[in-house]
Amino acid sequence: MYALIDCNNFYASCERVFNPSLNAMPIVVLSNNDGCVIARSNEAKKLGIPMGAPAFEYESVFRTHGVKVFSANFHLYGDMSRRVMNILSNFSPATEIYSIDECFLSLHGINKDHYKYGLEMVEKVMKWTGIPISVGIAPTKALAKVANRVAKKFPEITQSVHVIDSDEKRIKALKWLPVEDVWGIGRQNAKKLYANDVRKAYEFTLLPESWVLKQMTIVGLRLQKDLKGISSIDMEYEEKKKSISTTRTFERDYNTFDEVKERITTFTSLCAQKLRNQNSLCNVLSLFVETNRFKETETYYYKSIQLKLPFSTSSTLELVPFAVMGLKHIFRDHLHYKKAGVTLSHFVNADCYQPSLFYNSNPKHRELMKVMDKINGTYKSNAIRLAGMDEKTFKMRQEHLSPAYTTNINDVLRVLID
DNA sequence: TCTGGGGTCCTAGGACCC
DNA sequence: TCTGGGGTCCTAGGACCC
Repeated sequence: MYALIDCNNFYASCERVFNPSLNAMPIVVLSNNDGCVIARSNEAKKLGIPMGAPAFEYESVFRTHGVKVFSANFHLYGDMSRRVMNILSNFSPATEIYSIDECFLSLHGINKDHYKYGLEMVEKVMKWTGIPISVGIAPTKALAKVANRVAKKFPEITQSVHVIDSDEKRIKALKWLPVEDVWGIGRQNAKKLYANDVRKAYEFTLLPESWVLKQMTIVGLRLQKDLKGISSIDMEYEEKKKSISTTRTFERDYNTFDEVKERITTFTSLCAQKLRNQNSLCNVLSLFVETNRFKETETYYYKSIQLKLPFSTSSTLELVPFAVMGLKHIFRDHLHYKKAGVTLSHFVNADCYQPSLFYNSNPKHRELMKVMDKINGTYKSNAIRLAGMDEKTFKMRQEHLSPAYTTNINDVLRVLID
């Protein structure tokens, strides 16, 4: 059996933990630059505010209904996520952190009443963190996802825990769930399925395997088997990322090479820092620039470039010049840039990799970066940075930012004093 | 005026090998 | 008239996730 634990309205719930006056109030959390809605409390969902709604289009809705609006506070959410995951890891030796607010547990070998075990999770996470969760338990990962939907949709009946442990329960849940809400069925697949009169998850499980394989590739077939109760999607335990990106929409148009170069320098530096944090080196650096895709009066420009590095490295000092070189290739004058990003990929282990015969990363950089990361981590992030980086790393609009209650010492002290 | 960010996996087709 | 067969590796782009 597998359990899928999902935090309810996670970002909104995080804001509530430290500000109980928000309970029962509609809350939305906005993306970077306060651009669009990325999380909503149940009350906000009831007002008809959709996921991804541009904030400026809904300002009057926010005002008339007294919606509490927050800028995304990823320091807070990341820290709360760590706490929740820590608690859940005590319920099984095999856990897969699937996203910031979701976690699979393998319940293999755990001979307890599954429903009661799920209730224990809900109670403990609530008591220790204040975050409400829903738990779905079933013989496969995809069915655990389905069970979680049931638990979340009917909290009064299920007490936020639902177990699928018989074929009757499996079929009942699948006949209830619209096929487009199945984990792994996106817009394109839903379109194909609708064209074949498949509306519910259950009807999808009845389709011939050959059709599913042809129309939805091996991914679709694995999913179908999983929903039939034949476990075909495995747990994934690898904790290291295979690619690391930093991309941002700018708070205004950037028009000169030097302005964009500063952003690329900063993004590369942030990526490199994350790369060192997981003890990897990268072999490929790619970047892109983009103009405003919503502006119909101007021609849209998007260009990316991928650089194969002559050696494996995680040194900011070595990566930035490559990134700037790449930017020179894709930058066009007289355009108004609105977005850019850097991605590092093709990683190897920093402690065990094949060096190149002719060129290699400067070995002194490894120690230098270690010291730099330590100082930036202990004192003030970006206390030590490249001269090509602006002092203000994130030039974002964040007009509704809550305090970093758990990770910023000044904010922590303020909470304690309050 | 204003529209996010960060990931993973799979496949077709090209380039190459003998 | 007729032009082989069997592979591997890589990558861009698409589809999906939260």
